[in-house]
This record gives sequence, C-alpha cells and structure tokens, in this order.
Amino acid sequence: MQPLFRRLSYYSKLTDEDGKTLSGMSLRDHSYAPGEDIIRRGEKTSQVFVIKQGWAVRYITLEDGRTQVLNFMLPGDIFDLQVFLDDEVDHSVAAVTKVTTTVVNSDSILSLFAQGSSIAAALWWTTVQEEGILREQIVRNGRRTARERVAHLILELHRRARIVGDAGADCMELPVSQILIADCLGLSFVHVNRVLRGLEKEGLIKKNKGVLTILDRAKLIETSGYSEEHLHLNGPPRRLSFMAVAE
Amino acid sequence: MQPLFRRLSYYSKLTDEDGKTLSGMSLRDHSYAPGEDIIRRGEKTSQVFVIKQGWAVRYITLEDGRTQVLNFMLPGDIFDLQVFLDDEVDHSVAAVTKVTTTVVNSDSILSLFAQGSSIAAALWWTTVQEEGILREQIVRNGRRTARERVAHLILELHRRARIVGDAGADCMELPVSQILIADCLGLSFVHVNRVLRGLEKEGLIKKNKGVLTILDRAKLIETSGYSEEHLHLNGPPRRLSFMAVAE
DNA sequence: CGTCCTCTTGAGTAACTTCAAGTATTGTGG
DNA sequence: CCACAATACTTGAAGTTACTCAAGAGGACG
Repeated sequence: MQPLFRRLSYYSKLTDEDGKTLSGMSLRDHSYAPGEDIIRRGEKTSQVFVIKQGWAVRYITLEDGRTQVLNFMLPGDIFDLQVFLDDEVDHSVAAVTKVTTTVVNSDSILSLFAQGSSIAAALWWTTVQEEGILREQIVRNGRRTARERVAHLILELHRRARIVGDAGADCMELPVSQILIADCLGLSFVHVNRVLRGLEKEGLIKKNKGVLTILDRAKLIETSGYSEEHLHLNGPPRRLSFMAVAE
Repeated sequence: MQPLFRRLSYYSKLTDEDGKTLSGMSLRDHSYAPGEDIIRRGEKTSQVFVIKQGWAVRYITLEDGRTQVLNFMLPGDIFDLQVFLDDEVDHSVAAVTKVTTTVVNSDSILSLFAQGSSIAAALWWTTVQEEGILREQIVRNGRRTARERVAHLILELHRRARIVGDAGADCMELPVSQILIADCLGLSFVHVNRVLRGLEKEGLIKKNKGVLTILDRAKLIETSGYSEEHLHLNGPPRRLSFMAVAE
C-alpha cells in the first residue's frame, strides 16, 4: 500500500498509525501482464483494488474496434469506490505495463468512514480528484488542438507520477505507446507521432527509451494552457464535513 | 422534489413515506434566468441542490473563450454529493432555460445514509449514473464522427428526459441551442447545423419550435451506435451493499 | 534470427472549421 | 401589440486540421 499511502499523505497528514491501518486492509496481491485485462466491462465486481505497481488504463471499446482511453491509472489509484452498488461496471481496465494490484477489504474501508478516520476523508478526496481528471479530459479532447492536448496530457501525467514519487522534477518514465496516447486524446497515432516530434524539434521535450524529459516547462504550459485546478491539489480536509455532524 | 422522486422511483420502489421524506429535505427554492450562473468555478459551496424545473449545463470555459459543456442537467439531477469535501468546485453550472432549484439540507441526506434508507441507495445510484454519462461523453467526443455524436446525444437526452416524465415516447422539448450542442460535442455550431439538417432531410428526426421528434429511431440508433449501458438503467439496489454489513 | 509491434515520414484525402452574408426567430421596450 | 434589436439558424465557399494509406526503419522478445 506504499503508493496509496504516499498519495494520500502528499497533502494530508497521515500518521504511522494510519499507514499501518492501510497495510492491514490489503487482502492479497495480484499481478497482470502488459495488455491483460484487470476488469472487463459488464462484469459485476464487489471488489475494490488499488494499483500498487505499474500503469493501467480505463477504457471503452466500440463494436467496430475504435477504442477510447478514459484515463490512465498510476500507482495509488483506486478502482472503484462506487462499487457498493453491486452493478455491472461500464468500462474496462487493462494493464499497460506489468501491474501489481492489491485487493482491499471493502468492509474495512467502510468502517473507516464510520469511524470518521482521516483516511476516509483522503479516500473521498481521491474520488473527487478522479472526477476532476475525467472532466478535464472532456475539455481537453473537446476544445483543444492536437498539440495542446499532447502537451497538456504530458504535464498532467508528470504531475500525477510525481505525487506518488515515480518522477523527477522534470522527467519521468512514460511507459505508454503513442497508440495509447492517441486513444486517450481522440487522435490517430500517426498524428500524435507528428505532434511529439514537433515538440521535440522545438526543444520542449525529449524522449529516450521510455523516459520523457520536460526541457522547457514554461513553453509547454503556454502551448497547452495547462493548469492544475482540476487535480484539487489542496488535498483533502482532515475530516469530511459530515463527520463534524456526528460529533 | 417531484422530479427527483420520479427519477429515483423510476426503477427503485419508493414508498409514499419516502416521498414525504424527500419533500421534507427541501429547504428552499431558487430561480434562475436563462444564461444565469448557478454555480461558478472556484466557488466553495457546501450546498447540495436539485434541479426542479428547467435545463442547466455543467461547463468549463478556457481563457480564450472556448467553452466545453460537460453535461446537461435535467430536472431531478443533483449537484453535488461530492460537496462534502468543502473544496472549490472545478466547473460551473448555468441555467439554460428558466431554472428552479431546491436547496437540500445536506445533514438530512447524511442521516439517510446512516439509516440505510433506500433513498440513500437511489442517490448513490444517481452519482454512478452521472459518472457513466461523463465517461460516455468522453467516448462519444473522442471516437465518434460528428454525425454519430449528434444522433447519440439526441437519444441520450431523450431517454433522460423520459425518465423524469418530460418527454413522450418519441418526442421531447429540447430547449438547447445548436451552439450549446456544439460546445457539448466539441464541434463548431455551423457543422452541428449541417448535421442536424442532414438528419432531418433523411427523415430520422424533425424539429419544430423547440420540439424534437424522433421519426426513425432504428436508423438513429444504427447511425449513432447508441446503447444504454452507461445509464445503468437497472437502477439502484434497495440497499447499498455496505448497509448489509451494518445489520 | 525472425516475428511482431511501435515508430517515423510522405502523399493524398476527408472531415470539420472559419469566414461571410443573409434569414428566421425570439425577446424587449415603447 | 408592434417595431426593433439581439440572438439563433442556415447556407455557400475556402481553408485547415487531422486522418488514411503506405512503406520502411527501429526495437523488443521468444
């Protein structure tokens, strides 16, 4: 549960005690090979899992094979607090790299909420963050040019990787093919390639064996119109507002 | 709270008692003129409100004026159960028509959850539904053609309007300008116009003074690839899975 | 070492946008 | 209730962005 703990404690004060609590919630680990499905659309699942290692994607495929990546999942990301409805999930999740997940005891999550733990507030915050990322995805793909989209996505992914400690100040491992980037941004992979090469030629980024380096962050932000509001980086409150009611 | 009750009881069995409970939660109403903002990005709000009458949009505007509509809000739609974080909201909501909202006492929502009311399950379901709609929006705008997008949106809006009793079997009031449709689908309004005229010429739809009629549903579904999985129309369970735990 | 997948680049094309100008519709103040 | 203004709709023509097709190069993997 390290990545989750790191993510939750990035802006929220969690104690060592909280760390132990989190570790205790983890039931068992599971590994997936690159490309393997972790959850398939239409399945019913009452399980909550956390990405422990590696990258995954939430995605939906149309009948004719067109696929849309909804969002990337990094270590510390959770699927899915909404699971309590016991309904069929409406999208799939696949491993991008080798992925390790931890299945979490959902009862223990619930008791965290019942107890008013600050972990619960942090978990709630992650779902707000996730929704913010989804909304930003809609704006990005709906109203930005290809160039803006690519630059914007790079900045977002770097930031998210950095939060869980998987990236340097201006560089990161980006284990994502241009095909996936295209499926995320609603573009053809050929065009994504051209845009990336363009950004490289202009000296904004550099890519070398899966490591992406941001060479000119200021220009990258300028061309993408990137801002971080949607990530809700102020972090969770120590308690959810409704917890105060119970006191 | 009529529209909310209607929406919740569309697939879930709610008693008259539940109806009264819902009515009792409503604190006060508020009206908005067309175009007026109901909530502005960056505001903090700890209020939950329900659309009682009229249509609204969730939207985000970029610095240079480009606007993306995230989603339409119909009577019975809720903003926003995520509010308990007491954080700044990351998008705005504006009235499209004249809109009446009801502000809801968030404490009473919480006690519904505490009591394990079936209303709580239904409310949770609406948030799952809303997320499904957001995801479908990403797929639609990312991987469908303009023609598919327009047809798809029409079918979705009709379905949602019908659930709250605001539409006939194949016709509905669609109080939405082509400009808004364009901002929702990530297209120019000129192109939306051409696509709509095309669909009319081919006899798939008809529009007359704000009333849209679906003339050939089968073809409309065929050209759009529409399916309703994302609306989670099986509806909420009577109880959330975690409520069983508490028993 | 060969196969498969990803990346790269060019050339031609299709989908959608922008610009522009005119028409209908809706709202508003006298 | 009418006249006028403002907004939304419609259509054409030209331009641009991004797509498709194609073919070769570079890497990863068994």
